[in-house]
Amino acid sequence: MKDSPPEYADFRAPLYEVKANLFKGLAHPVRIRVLELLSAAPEVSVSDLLTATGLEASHLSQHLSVLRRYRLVKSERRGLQQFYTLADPLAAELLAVARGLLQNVLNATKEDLEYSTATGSTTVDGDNR
Amino acid sequence: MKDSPPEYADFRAPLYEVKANLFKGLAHPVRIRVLELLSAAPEVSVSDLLTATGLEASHLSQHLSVLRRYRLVKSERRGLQQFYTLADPLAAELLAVARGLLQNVLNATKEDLEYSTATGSTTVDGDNR
DNA sequence: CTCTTGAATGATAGAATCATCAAATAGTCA
DNA sequence: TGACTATTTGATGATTCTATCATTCAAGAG
Repeated sequence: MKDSPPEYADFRAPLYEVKANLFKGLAHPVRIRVLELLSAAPEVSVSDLLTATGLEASHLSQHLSVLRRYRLVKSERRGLQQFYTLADPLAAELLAVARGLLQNVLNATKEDLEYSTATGSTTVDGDNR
Repeated sequence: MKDSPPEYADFRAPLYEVKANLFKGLAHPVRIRVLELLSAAPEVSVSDLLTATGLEASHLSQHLSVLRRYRLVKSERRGLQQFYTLADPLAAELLAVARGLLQNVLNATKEDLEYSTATGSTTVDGDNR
C-alpha cells in the first residue's frame, strides 16, 4: 500500500524548500508545454490541451495533477469539459525569465568557446568547461 | 557499469525540454540555498558555502556538480580554494520571480479560504481545492 | 617526495518521479 | 436508469534523483 502524494504541496516549509517544490512542478517538458499554452490564452480546455500536446488523456491528466499540486494552475469544470488557467501571471513571467537566462547562458558558452579558440586555451584560467 | 550523467546538460533539445532541465537543476532545497547565497555576493568560496549550509563537503559538491551541469554557476579555482559565482544575473531574477509567484499563489489560496468561509461554500463553484 | 588541506568524484541503497495501462468518476442525454 | 463522453484516479514497473559514505584529485608546504 504505497503512499500517494498529497493533493497540495506543503507551503508551510522554509521558503527555499517551497521554491524547490515549485521548480519540481516545472521540471518536466510536458508541463512546460502546458503552461506555455496556458500563458497564451485566457483559459484552455483539457480537450484542447490533448490535441495540442498529442498526449493520451490519462498521461496529460497526471501532469495536470502535478501542476495543481503546486498550485501553478486552476481548473474549472463546465459540463463535460474542464478548463485550465494559469494560477498567476507570474508563472508566465517565470517561463520568460527562464528563456532569457537560457539564452544568456547559451550565448556565454558560445563566447567562451570562441574566446578559447581565438586566443588559445592557456589564457582561460579557472573556467571549468 | 552504470551510465553517469553528462558533465553538461544538452542544450540542443527543444526549448521546452531545455527549460524543464533548467528547472530540474533548481528542484532541490540545497541548490536554492546555494544560488541565493551566490545571488547576495560577487563570489563565494566552497568553504563559505559549507559553513553557511552546514553540509558535508561531498554532499555540497554533488549539488554544485548539478548546478554546473545546468550551467547555473561558474567556478574558479585559486590555490586550494574553489570559488563559485552565478552564471548569469537572470538566475537571481528567476528566484525573485518565483518568490513573487509563491506569494501571489499563497495569498490567493488564503483569500479563497476566507471567501468560502465568509459566504459559505455554495458560491464557490468550479474551484478545486 | 610525503603529508595536509580543500574539493570533487565514485558507488550504491533508498526515495521520488516518470510512463503507461486499467479502472473509476462526473456530467449529460434519451 | 443506462449509455456515452470527458476527465481523473489508481496501480505498477522503469528510470532518475537524493543521501551518504568511501575514495580520488588538485594544490601547497616542508
